[in-house]
This record gives sequence, structure tokens and C-alpha cells, in this order.
Amino acid sequence: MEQKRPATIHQVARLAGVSHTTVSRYLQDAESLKPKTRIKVEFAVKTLDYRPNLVARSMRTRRTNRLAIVLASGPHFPGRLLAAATETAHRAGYQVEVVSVEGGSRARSARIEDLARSGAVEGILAISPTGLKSRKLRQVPIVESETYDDKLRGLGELAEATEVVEIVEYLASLGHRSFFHVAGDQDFASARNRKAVYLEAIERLGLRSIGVYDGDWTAQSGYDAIAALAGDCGVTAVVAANDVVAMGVVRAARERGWSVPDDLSVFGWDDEVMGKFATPSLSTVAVDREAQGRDAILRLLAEIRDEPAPKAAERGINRLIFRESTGPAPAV
Amino acid sequence: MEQKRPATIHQVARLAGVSHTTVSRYLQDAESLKPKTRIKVEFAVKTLDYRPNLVARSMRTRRTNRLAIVLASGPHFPGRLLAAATETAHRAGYQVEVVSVEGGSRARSARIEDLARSGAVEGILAISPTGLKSRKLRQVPIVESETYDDKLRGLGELAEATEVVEIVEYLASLGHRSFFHVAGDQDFASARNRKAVYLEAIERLGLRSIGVYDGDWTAQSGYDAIAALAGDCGVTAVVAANDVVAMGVVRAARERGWSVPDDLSVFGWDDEVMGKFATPSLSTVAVDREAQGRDAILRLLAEIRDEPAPKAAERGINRLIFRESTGPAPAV
DNA sequence: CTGAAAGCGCTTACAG
DNA sequence: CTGAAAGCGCTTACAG
Repeated sequence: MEQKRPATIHQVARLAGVSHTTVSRYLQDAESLKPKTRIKVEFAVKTLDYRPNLVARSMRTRRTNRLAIVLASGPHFPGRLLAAATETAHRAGYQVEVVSVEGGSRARSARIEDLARSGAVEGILAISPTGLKSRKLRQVPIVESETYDDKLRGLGELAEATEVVEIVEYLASLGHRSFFHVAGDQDFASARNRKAVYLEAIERLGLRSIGVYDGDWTAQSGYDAIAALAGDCGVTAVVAANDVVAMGVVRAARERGWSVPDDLSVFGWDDEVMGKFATPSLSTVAVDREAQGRDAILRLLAEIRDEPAPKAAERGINRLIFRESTGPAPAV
Repeated sequence: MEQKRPATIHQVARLAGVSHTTVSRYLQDAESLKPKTRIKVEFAVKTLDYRPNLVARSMRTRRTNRLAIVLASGPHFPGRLLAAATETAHRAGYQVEVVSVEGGSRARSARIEDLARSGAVEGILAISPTGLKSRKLRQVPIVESETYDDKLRGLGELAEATEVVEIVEYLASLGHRSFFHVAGDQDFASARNRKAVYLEAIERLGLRSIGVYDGDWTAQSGYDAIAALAGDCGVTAVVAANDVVAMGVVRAARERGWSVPDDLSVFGWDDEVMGKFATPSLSTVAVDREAQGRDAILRLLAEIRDEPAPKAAERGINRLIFRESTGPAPAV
């Protein structure tokens, strides 16, 4: 491939018959030039199709206009969140480097340390669990979406607590008394929180949980959880970690001859589009992943600018959707 | 947030009592130093927790070790492909910048032109359609995954042609004679190709297509396509653009009282996990998105290194999976 | 094996 | 309003 070297600011300056300082000034604020000069520079820039070398600019300004989003590599690529995060960043004038790291939380935090010192990014958002300790003395701000939950917990307010309680209460109001929970990967604060709140709600409402299956966010784990259940366990309602898991739960139930929702009610999480069109359509929690991605980036930007943390999106971005997979408890 | 300035190579040099040239040398090839010197530098690097400033290094070497992946912003974030692409890039020592661009293909190509000249990346992969013209005189190599199909077409070999033909033939072998296609967004070469091959196959095999619905890859478009069908159209087999669309197709069919697959067979594309666990489970094409992402990056790397294009993954990474959503045509 | 010097392409005080 | 100079933090010939 034939590769042309991009024009430099000096070449533009020469063609325009001015100093490169003036060209740089033109780039920053064209209005500050005398009209005649501006036109000459304008012409030279157009002619040479000049675009400033961003690496050189970064070097000089110590600003890269670049953020990194670090996540675990693997099949769980959080597309919607990432899309919103990158878009929010772009809108604020930042490019986003998506860094997927193989290995566990250790590998991720090591990578983050490197990134922080590389001078290549102005801030880092970690959306998979990391084991980072101190947030002091960092070269650049680091926001961890997963510790968000933990922080809220520290404040005595569990993230997503409301929704889990609402789910259990809703199912109880339909007459259900015997519950089962298929949990997500317990490395994730969100999975741990949902499980904890599920157990608390069951206890507080005087209901019965016949157990918790520690799954991994996959449909197969939902399927396996139900397949492993004793035939006479008496469960009538399942709270699944997410819609994909719920899909596995529903499938396994049907294969055991349990009708959903007549024999078993199933609640999902995420409002996946396929769950909406499935039969039965899945009751679920509509999670505003876009808002999550946006909020995370906004928090990061605030730290970068040394501004107070923006208030997170109003409570209630997560809303319950009741569909065909849940119904009245079967008559005993 | 307290921010510490990272140590520079000069500070390391001073602490070690050597020139910064020597420190740089240590970074490139520690073995080239005299053991005594090496130890001194090693100590200083550790003490100051020094990591070279990547921006400065890039500036000097004119290498950024960075690729950009440009795609349309929106809900269709191709997670699996991106995950594999970024991983392949990382393995080759490249960071990946994911650039989602709002607007159409015009906006995307403008963004790509900018990126190419910015000096910030060594290569660009476009995975959404762009309107780029000449590939000559580019500053950096650009690979467009969507023109891949077009190129193949140019070679007289249509991408994914085999699979579409196989689907139609399979359905015909089950006795189906009246077909319907819900196409994907026609901006995508893959959607255009599938549609074209569908029509060709129908024609060649002497079958009947009662029409093509130009959808947009969404479940809703699949739903609408079926809902709009005349009750006596006689269709017994639907080829859907992908599994999400197929899910909408199945749902709408059921709501019209058409049993799937007894009255209507539905074929999807993508082997989405939820489609596997749905009832009926979806017949589909298992697409190796990981291989696609990997191959695209490998092609880009080859161009960067001025090597011959690697041969794409063997044919047959796309394989048909027959599940419950397809069955024998209903008796007339 | 090591150091002094030049330079990558910009921006930003500082003069004029 | 414009230009000459310094410098961002590195790497790489070139000497020694």
C-alpha cells in the first residue's frame, strides 16, 4: 500500500508564507488572525489537506483526550453499556480505548496501573471487577462501576435492592410462597447484591426459599439449576439472575412438564429483546444500560475535571415489566 | 483527587547516576547494559515505579501500537466480533480504540479520514458500511469488513451464499414450496447478499417466494412482516435475516394462530443463545463472529506490515443448525 | 558499553 | 497581530 506522509504544520506554514506559530494559532482560534493571514493559512491547510498530528499535540499539551474502558475479555461483552459510554465520551470530546484483559481481576488491575502511568489516557473506567486497592496517588482518575454497588452498600443502600424486593413482593402477591433463585457470577457485585437482597426479602416477608443456585449468567446455568431440582421441592417461583438465565429456566421447566406460568413463574432481568418476543414472554427488569454507561463516564469526567460527582440518574431507571412468564401461584 | 506526576526518564537517569540514553537503552534491551549499570537502572526504575510515557515514545518512533475500529453508533453493538477483534489486536501488541460514530456512512468515512491523518492509529477497521472511495494514498491501511462481501461478490463468489442456498434447499427438502424472506438493513452488504441469494435460490430451484420484507434486523420488523401477511398467502417457510428477527416472526405467527413449525417453518441466523433455549428453539446459522473479528484484524495487520493478505478462515465456519422451528411442510 | 546531540510535531509564554 | 525560542519525554544514529 502506497502511504503518503501527512503534511506537517511546517509545510503548511511554508506554503502560507507564515510562521508555524501562526498556523498553530489558526488551529486554536482562527479569529485571532488578521483576515488576510487567515485566508492564506486556510488555503494552505485545505491544499495540503492538513490535520494536526494528535500525538504531537498530546505530547505538548499533556492532554490526550482519551479514556480507557477496561473489562474482562470473554463472551460477556456489555454492548449497550459500552455504546452509551463511548458516545457520552465522544460528546465530551474524548476518544475511548476499549481494553479487554484476559485473566482475572489481578490481571485487570495490573493493566490499569500500567495504563494510568502510560500517559496515554486521562481517565479509566473499569466495568469488570478489579482488585484495586488505594485510589490515592493515582496519576489519573479511575472509576470502577462494580465498586459502585459496594459503595452504595457501604452507605446502607444496596444497589438494585428495590427491584429485587419488588419482584419478590409481586410474586408473593400472586400467591407464591416457595421461591428459588438462580444467581449470577458471584465475582460481580451486582450478582452478590441480588442474591443477598433476595434472601433478605424472603426472610423478611416470611416466605420460603428452597435454595439458591450459583450460576454464571448463562442460559445453561439456568437450565441446569432447574434440571437439578427435586420433583417434589414445591417451588412455584424462580427469580433468575437475568433474561438469558430465565430462558434456560423456562426451557428446563417445560422439559420437566412444568408449565410456565401455570406451574412455575419465572422472573428475569435486563429486558432483552428476545425475551420480549419469546413465548412465554419474560417478566423482567428493564435496566437502563445506556444510563449506566453514561453515568459511569460522567462520573469519570467529573473526577478528571475535579468537579463534584454528578448525581446518578434518578432512582427508577430500573423498572419492572410484567409479562407472560409470571402468573398466579398454582392452587395447592 | 491527588495526582502524582509520573516519573520521567530523566529522573530515573539521575537517580541511577547514568544518562537518560542509558535508561532508554535499558527499556529497549536490558541485556545490552553492563550488569552493574543494569542493576543501578533497575533499582531506579523500581524505586520511582517508572513507566515510559507512551505518547512521547509514539511521537519519536512514529508508532502508536494502536488500531481503531470504527462502527455506527446505535443498538447494534457487535460484541462478539469486537471482543475477538480486540483480543487478536492485543495479542499482536496493539491497543484498540473503538470509535462509534453517529450519523450515516458519510459521517463514518469523514471520521475515518480524520483518524487516518491524526497519527493516532496505525490502521483502521471499519465494521459498519462506509462510503470510502479510493484506498490509495492513505496514510494508514484501512480494512472494511463490509466491503469484504462486495469484494467476494466481485470475485463471483458471494459471501454467505452457500448458507442461504443450504437453508432454502433444506426447507425445500422438507416439502416447502412457498417462501418468505424478512431481510436485514439493506445498508449492510450482508443483508443485501442474503436477499439476493435467497431470490436466486428460489428461482433456480423452481420455488415460489411470496415476497421479501425489508426489515432492519429487529424483532419488531420480523413481527410486523408476518402481521402484514395476507391470511391466504400460503407461505409455509420463512427465512429470517437473523435470530432476533426470527423471534419476532415466530411470535407474530403464533398470535395469528399459526403453529411453528407445524404450519410455518422459521429459519434464523446467528445462533443466539436465547434462540437455542427458546420454544420452539430456532433453526439457525452458527456464525463464527469471533473468527470474523479475528480475520478482519489479521487482514489489517497484514496490510500494516505490508505482508500478503492472510487467507480467510476456511469456508464452513458458518454451519447450519437444525432445531425445532423448522419441520415438514404442512399437508395441503 | 555509554553519553551528547538532534529531532519527532506540536503549543505556549514572551517579545515586538 | 505575528514570530523566534523553548520544551513536552522519548529514541536513535553517531562518537568515543
